Parts: sequence; structure tokens; C-alpha cells
Amino acid sequence: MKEYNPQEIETKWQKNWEENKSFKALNDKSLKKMYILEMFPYPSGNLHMGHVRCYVIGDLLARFYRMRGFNVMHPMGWDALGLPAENAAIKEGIMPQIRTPKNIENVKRQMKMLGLSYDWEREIATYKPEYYKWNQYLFLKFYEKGLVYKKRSSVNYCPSCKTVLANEQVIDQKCWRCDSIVTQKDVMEWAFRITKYAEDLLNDLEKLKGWPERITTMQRNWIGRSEGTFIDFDIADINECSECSRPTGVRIDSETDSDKIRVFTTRIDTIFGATYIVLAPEHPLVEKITREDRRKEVIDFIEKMKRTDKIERTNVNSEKEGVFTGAYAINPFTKKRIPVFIANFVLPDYGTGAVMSVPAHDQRDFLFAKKYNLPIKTVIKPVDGDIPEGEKLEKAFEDYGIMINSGEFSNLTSEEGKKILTKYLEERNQGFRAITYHLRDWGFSRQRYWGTPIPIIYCDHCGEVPVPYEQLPVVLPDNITLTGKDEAPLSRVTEFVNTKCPRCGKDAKREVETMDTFVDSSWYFARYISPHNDKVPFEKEWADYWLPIDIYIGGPEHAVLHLLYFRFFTKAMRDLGMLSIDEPALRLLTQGIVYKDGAKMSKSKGNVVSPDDIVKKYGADSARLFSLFAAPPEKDLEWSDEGIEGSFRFLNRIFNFTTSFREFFSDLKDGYKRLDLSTLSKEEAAVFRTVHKTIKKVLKDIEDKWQFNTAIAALMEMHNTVSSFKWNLKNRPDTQIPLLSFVIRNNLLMLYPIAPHLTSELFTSIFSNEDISRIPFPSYEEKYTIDDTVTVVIQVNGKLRSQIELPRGSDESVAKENALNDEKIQKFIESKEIVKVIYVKDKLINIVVK
RNA sequence: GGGCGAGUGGCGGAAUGGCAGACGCGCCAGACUCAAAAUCUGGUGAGGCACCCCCUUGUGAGGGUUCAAGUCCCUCCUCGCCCACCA
Repeated sequence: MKEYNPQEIETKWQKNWEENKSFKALNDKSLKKMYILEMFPYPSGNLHMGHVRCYVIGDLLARFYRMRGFNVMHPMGWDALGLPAENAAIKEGIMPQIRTPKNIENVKRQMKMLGLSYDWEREIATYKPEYYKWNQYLFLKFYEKGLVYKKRSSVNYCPSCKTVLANEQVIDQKCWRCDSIVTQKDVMEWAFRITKYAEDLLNDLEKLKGWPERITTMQRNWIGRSEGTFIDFDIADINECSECSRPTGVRIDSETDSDKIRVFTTRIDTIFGATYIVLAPEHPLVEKITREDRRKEVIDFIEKMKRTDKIERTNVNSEKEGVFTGAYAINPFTKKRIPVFIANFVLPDYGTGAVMSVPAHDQRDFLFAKKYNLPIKTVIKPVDGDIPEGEKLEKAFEDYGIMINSGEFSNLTSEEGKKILTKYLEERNQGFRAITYHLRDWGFSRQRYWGTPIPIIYCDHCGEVPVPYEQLPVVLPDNITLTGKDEAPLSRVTEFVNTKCPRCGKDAKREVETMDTFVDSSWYFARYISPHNDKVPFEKEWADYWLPIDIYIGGPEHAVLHLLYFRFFTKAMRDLGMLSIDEPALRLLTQGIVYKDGAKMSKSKGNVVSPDDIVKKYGADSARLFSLFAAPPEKDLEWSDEGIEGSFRFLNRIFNFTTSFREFFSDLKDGYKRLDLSTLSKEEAAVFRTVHKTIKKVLKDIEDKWQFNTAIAALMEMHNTVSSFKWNLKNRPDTQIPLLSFVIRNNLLMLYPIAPHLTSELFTSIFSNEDISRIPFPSYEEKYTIDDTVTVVIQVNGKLRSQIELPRGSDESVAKENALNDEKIQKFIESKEIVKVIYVKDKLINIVVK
């Protein structure tokens, strides 16, 4: 071959890898393992450059670690169930069962075209009954453990997708998929009791040292632990004169204790300043406590809230509004009657739907109190200072401090007060210490078709009955026409719905809702371990070998969805005895977004770059090289047509440089074995050292730093050095043939994880037919990365003025003498007083003069 | 409002507190060519100059620590992402 022809080379090697099953992960416990996983794609039909980037990063690591001697598991699969496929099916009138395999076939072709080194024997696809059977199996296991339950709840509902959404799927009150405005709806839904693991999920974030901090921080915020106190406020008799401050007890027409207002606060130390209470308009007590003369206004306000859309209601900037109910509660510490309001800013589904307001120490309460002329009472002062009386405050003082105006509790610090006041309430049965979480249980039933059927049967006699394990899978029927016009389309398939109760044998009906696709992806990483096993979801014996995932790669958009759910599943499966690990992934690499012309690539913007076009024009190796070189993996990447040209040129230079020695190939084959350092000239030795230095840098950048861009830069530098060297093989064959052989061999080996096709081709044409991926990655010797002489920089008052060559390790007196005698330095120090001289060995001398 | 990042040439981006701008793109000049493309060689932060010697200046702004700051500390500005009436 005279010219670099990527298409020819790439086709040849892809065929070779496929035939030889080169990337098979071996179930062999004597080998050290490495599990490298990229988040599996939703097979929508075509890969975009974001996918390409993710998989190329994973492939670089997989190929690298194979060369490093690891038994690498690098599998791929298809996250194929879910809404987009169903919506496409409705639009095109083609069932997802037909369309999905075609999409998968195409994406798989694209992956092979990119030379991604997957073990295709472990391929999984979630839409197949042999996969989702295990979703159902896990559902039943979780059900038995009480980790799955059915609850009535007001849920987020997308009117466009006609489905319920999890909290995590609502973004700015809009559907995460279609951006429709989400509404609220009362339904019965299946939920995972993820809150049971809230503490565990929070604490174990500590163990995730290999995760980016911003991801663990986001999870921490999402779990949202707050420590505080529940307080029960008695309601003063509504018939009592509002001027009278005498506590009169509570109404007694309720058989529960719901005639108290329970609030949650993180700042019980401010309770002496709690001068009113605010309920959510939806709070169940509102109806009961509202005084007759206030009723009309209260009802009007509630009606107004019902009409206000949720975005408006929960916008931080919207005006705080409320109305007085006419009722009073009793502050358990001051024993004073404090008015009860309802207001738009108190949300029914957060905390208890009721808050105690301390205007002096909470800015929101402060503004509300000013607006409605409510008392403001200062009860905390700064540790080292004073604070104006409540009415004179200009804004709330929200910091911790010293309690004042708090009766017998005055002079305690906020921290002490929290403990003591909570204890006080606990002793009187009026409150208790508690930890609350922002995290909600994960509602996962979806009223859609293209998902895993929930294995539950409803029987008139036996109630809710789980499908027995031996009847799994409950197969999704395909004799249905999807219209997108109804909820839970499965309810129309009578052959599916009508069944017999497994317990009593009488007629019964199946659950017609399906599972959220996030269930599929919560445990798929374990299915790769036993992808074809029909007895268990995965074999524990091999899970113990392969798990956890060593490096997990995907986009940061999954920070609180998938990455929280799969941690939860791991812990739950651990507690079921199926796994021995606490956390599913040791290290997480979140790759940045691929942009073009300053915008995220999208069809609507028309700035999509197709992997097919790129590979056709430049080849997979150039596409891979550019994806890795253009930016560090965690940063966003700007796609550049000129940039990929540059990558292509570099591979051309490698090809041309290497093949320019074609006539020596047979000599080069074993040449590197005959390398004798003592025969090298000074210049030849420099080339030799350059290779060692490069190996050192590339190893560090790939293995420790995940800075693939600088690793590639080092390889380019090495190429620049060795290609500008005046090779003279004819005159110095005994030294230069071995040296060149050494150079080319290491160059190709280092470049292999990045550009596997080209390097495989060149490598086998010179060295051997051995599979390059089985050859160890080059290693270096520290002594060859160090030069005998070093350039020492000379500064005067911190400014660079000259530099000198010194033998490595020269001591201070030598360096100083050389520096002071340096011609250029003379004019900066003459007629000046030398105050001191700083010497950093082998690096720099700084002469401080006055 | 809270949290987390990030601000470095024309662009993407390099720099364990120690030569700012590696590497690449782009651009300029030259070689090759009838010409162009490709390729190769050299140059390329800004300003200055007695122009291949140097000098000044320069990493969002302003202070500080240090012999020495893109890097550490403080104040501020801008942008991005995530969360958000969180009780």
C-alpha cells in the first residue's frame, strides 16, 4: 500500500477481530479483571457524535487495559424499551418490536465501523422477554422484601406523553422528554422504597472517591437530608375571643390527633420568635379550622391557587400571598396564641405542608410579616454583637447565634438550643427530633405500552397477587394497535388482561401498567455477567469476580436519575444476597457534551455530524483520534471540521514515516531486540530517551489522569522528534536499525488504543502477526527519562534573564558561580547589591538584587 | 437564593507555586507545481527596537502572601451547569 487508505485497513481489521473474537472477556478467576462499561444507548436509529465520544473513551481504556495485562470485560447492549420508541411507533404505525431490531442492527453496524472492541457474545437487549423477565423477577424479590409497594399519590403527569413521571423526570415543571407542562394527578402507583436507603445512599457517597465531586454533590443535594424537629402546635378554640391570650385547648371533634398542626423545622432554636403559622392551601386542616367570618376569603384564595399553574406557584420570584384563616395556634414555648395563615409559598407535598414562621430569622417570613403586619420578634443575636429589636430589623438575621428573649432558654447557643428545646418537647409529647429527606420514593409504574409488564394479578377474592416465579416472563403482547390516545393501552388486550388467579384459580385481571425504563438500566451492568443464563439474572459466583464496574463512562445528565437508581438497586440486591458489593461502580468518568458552532448538536439546529460521513471521509481512526484529542474527556468538546483534518494528517504522517522504511521492514522485525545503548551516538541516545519519556507521560496521562488529549500531544511530539531526526540506516545499520525498530514498535503500540486499525496494519507488516492487543503496553525505565544535563533558568528579581546548561544535580555553589558569571546576567546585577540567591536544583536560580 | 465548575493567543486547549501559551487548528512566508490541491520547511500573544540580539507587557478585575503566582488567600465581575418558596 502506497498511501494511507483507512477504509481498506479498517474493514480488514474489523473482520479480523470479529472472526477471532479478539475481545472476549474470559471467566477465569486466575486473571486480574477490569470491567469497563459505557452507559448503554437507547437505539434510536443512529449514533450521534456524543455517543461516539463516550464509546471511543471506553474503547481506548478497554484496549489499553488489555495491553496492561487485564482480563477486560467491555460489553454493550441496548436500552430498548420506553417512550421514544413507543411514540415513534404511534407516529409511523410500525410496532416497536419491528423497528427496534432494525435500529439496533444499524447502531451495531456503526459501532463496528468505529472499531469498538466489544465482547459481542455478551450483548443484551432490554426489550427481549429473556431480559425483562428478570425485571419482573427483581420486582417480585423486592415486593417480598417490602421494597415495592402501591401507594396513592398525587403524581406528576405529562398530558402529552400520557404518563406519570418520577420527580427526577420533571425539569422546571416540564416533562424531561417532551417539555410539556406537567400537571398533577391522583393515582395509585407502584413505587420503590428508595427512601429506605436514603441514609445508606448518602453515607456511601463517601466511598465514591473515584466519582467526580460534582456528581456526588448533586446526589447529596438530591437526597437532601435535613435534621430538625417535628413540632405539634395546638389549635386554640376557634370560638374564643381573638384578643384573649388564654390557651383554651383544642377542639375535640376529631378522633385522631390531626387537630394539631404539625410542622417541621430545622431551626427550633428560633421558636420563641415564631409569631405565626402558615399552612399550604391544600392542607387538610384548613377546612376545619377556618373561622366563619374568614371562610369566604379563604375559599376564594384556595380557588385562586387551584387555577394558578404550578410553574407560577413555585416560582421563587412570584409574590408571596396569603390570607388569615381566623384560627390561632398555641406556641408551645411562649404559650401565646399565634395566627394561622394559608399562603401560596407553602407546598402541600414538602415537609408537613405547614411551617412555623420566624420573621426575625428567615427572610421569606420577614417579608411576609411586613406585608401582613405580623409581629417580628428577635430571638437570636450574633455571638459577637447586638441585634435590633424585631420591629426595627431591616432584614432577617439568619445565622446561628445566641438565643435571647427565650425565657429560661436564653443565652444558649443555637446548637445547644436545638438539642435542649427538642428534648423539652419530646418529654411533653409535643414533638420529636427527626431527619427528613428531599428524596421521594421512586414511582415507577407507567401507563404506557412499551415497557416491562408488572407481574401482578388482581383477584376479586385474593386481592393483589404476585405472579409466581415459574410463570415468568409475563410477555408483552404484540396484538395491539397503538394510538397514543389512551392510558394503559394494555387494558385493551383482553387476552392479556384476563387470566386466572394463581392462588384460587378463579378469573382475575392482570396489572396493565408497565415499568419505567429506568428499572431496566438499574441492574443491566450485572446482566452482562451472565447474559444468557435462564435460571438467574446473574450468577453470584461471577458477579463476585467481575463487579464492581471499574470504570463507568457516560454523560453527566444521569447524575441524579440513573446513577442514583443503580446505586439503590445494588444495595437492594446486596441485601437480597445476590451481590456482595455496596456500590456498583468504583470510578465514574462523565464525558462532556459535543458541540458544533457553539450549540449542542441536534436535528432541529441542523448541526448534526454523522459518524457515517466522518468515517467514510477520514476513517474511524481519525474520528477516534479527534474525539480524544480535541478536549479533555470531562470537558465539552467543540466539533471542528478542520480539527479532524488535522487528526487525519497526523495518522498520514505516521503511515508515511513508517512505510518510508519499507525496504528495511525485514531488518526492523527483530531489530529492537539488538539495541545496544553503548553504540548510540549522542543524537541517537536523545531519540532513545525521547521514547522513554513519552512512554512515561502517556502511561500517566491515560492511567492516572484520564487526560487523553495530552497523551496524544506527547505522541505527536515524539513523532515530530523522531521524524526530524536524520536517519541514516545505510551508514549506521548496526545502531540505527535497532533504534528505529524500537522507535516504531513503541510508537505503534502506544497509538494502538487510539487508532487500532492503522497501528495493527503497520505493526503486523513489520513485527509479527500476533494480535497487537495481547502485546504488553510499552514500559519505561526511569533512568532513561532523565537527561545528563539540564537547562537551568536564571532569573533576576523573578524575571527570566538567561539560561545555562548544567550537569544534572549540580550543587548550589556551582550553579551560583555559573549564573553570576553569565554574560547576560552581568548587566542586571552590576552596581546592585545581591540580597540573596534562591536555587532550585536542576530548575532555576533567582538572584534577588536591590 | 443555594451548590458546583470555568474565565489563558484568532480558535480547541497545555502548564507537581519555578521558562505562560506544549500539542493541534487557523493564518503568514518559502519550497515543489504551468497553476491549484496535497505535501514539506520556517514563522506566528501584544507592543517596542539599533529586528534573528534584546526590552516592555501579558492568563476576567482589584488587592494580598511569596525570592517567585495562570496556579495559593481575600474582594468583585462574567459565563456555564445543577438544584431551588427545602420550612
